Amino acid sequence: MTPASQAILGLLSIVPMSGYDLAQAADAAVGRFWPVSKSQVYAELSRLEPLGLVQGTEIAQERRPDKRVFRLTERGEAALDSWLESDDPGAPRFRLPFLLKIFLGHRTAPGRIAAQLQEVRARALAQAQELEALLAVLDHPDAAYARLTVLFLLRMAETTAAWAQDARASLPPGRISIDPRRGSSTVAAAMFQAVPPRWRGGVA
Amino acid sequence: MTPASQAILGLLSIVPMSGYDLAQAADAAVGRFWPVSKSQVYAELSRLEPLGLVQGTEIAQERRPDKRVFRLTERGEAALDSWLESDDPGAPRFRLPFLLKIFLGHRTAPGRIAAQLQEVRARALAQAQELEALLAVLDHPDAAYARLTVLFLLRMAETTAAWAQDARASLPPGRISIDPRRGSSTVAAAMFQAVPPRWRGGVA
DNA sequence: AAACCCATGTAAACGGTTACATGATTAT
DNA sequence: ATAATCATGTAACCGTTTACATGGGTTT
Repeated sequence: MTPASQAILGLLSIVPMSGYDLAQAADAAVGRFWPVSKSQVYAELSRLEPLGLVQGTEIAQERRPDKRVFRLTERGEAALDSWLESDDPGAPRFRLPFLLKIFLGHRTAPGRIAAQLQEVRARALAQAQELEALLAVLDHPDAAYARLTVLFLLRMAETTAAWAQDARASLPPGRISIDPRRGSSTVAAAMFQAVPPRWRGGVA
Repeated sequence: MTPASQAILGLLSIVPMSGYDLAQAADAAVGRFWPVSKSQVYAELSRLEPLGLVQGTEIAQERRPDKRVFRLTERGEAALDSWLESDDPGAPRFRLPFLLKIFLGHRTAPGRIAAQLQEVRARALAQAQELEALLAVLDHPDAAYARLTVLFLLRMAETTAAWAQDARASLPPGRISIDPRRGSSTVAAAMFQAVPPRWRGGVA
């Protein structure tokens, strides 16, 4: 059970689909917090089928290329449910390039940092709008759980926008001096030592 | 310039360090939003040195194994700054297992979802506490930018906790029926079609 | 005496992305 | 005419993780 197969089995548990449809559904429905690429979908399906977790049925079409529609087998359902039912939320993985840039803010002119924060805010606000539109569309009892995930992302986007604004307002007025090129790197070293190790684990 | 090298060059721009110290500094300072493993540190260093971006100097030690302390070269500083100064915040990458579980909530008894949300909330709160302690420690003008990143993570943790609470309160009372095993998967299909494609891009 | 810290790496596997390839049909 | 859609895949590469390996010194 790789991360990609969890998503694929999960989506197939909602509706049987072809690889092509799966790739699109993954992108649309879970791509924001669980990316699955097209190639991976096909690769996973040809791995999962001999394992007996999914089963494809060839569907002949006239005006479209034939396709193979995959459904979960009983073993597939069992595998999915056994993962879903563990109470471990799993370790979230993040990679936020803009945070690294901020962290290294001492190297850049304060004006640039402000500009970057503004860009972060702009993108977060744009995304929040998108997500709000989505929320409206998902106003159906059957979409209750999907709506919760969108709501989570919306709150994150809003929080990001608010943080960027506050951060921009609290920016130090000039360059700070931890750059070793301008002396006193002892304080900088203290910055690392201050931070306790064993910092790993999830944000969420 | 791989993601890992950006982090490594950035950390070396603060203080020259050995690979060993780098690995720990990476973990402590940026590991939450920019994971870099120990092996990767050593691999990157031996890749970056022949490129002329960093330069190691052997330091003999008596009571400890000898070590090689790496510092940025001028070309290394240039490479780092050219990345830092682009206004593109970069595409954030997420993988949040618990959100996929929520998304697939229809397969699980509502009670279990509630339990999982509570676990999510508990972890988020625990992390928020850790981060608050860190914030206190980083109360020094030289750590202004580091503090901003911690503040971001803190807000995220708080928002996560709040969302989990709200979500738990708004959970549908019984199983919802989009499971194809109990009919009416047409509504489920609509869930996907409703979500517009081209959903990719960053949350932040 | 055992466990951990310092210090440096190697090897193998893994998960994932990007680009490439093909070809019919339908919409602009 | 051109572009996009439907449909399925392959190949190569990339970045990352995990486990293994070694060995002296320090702390408990």
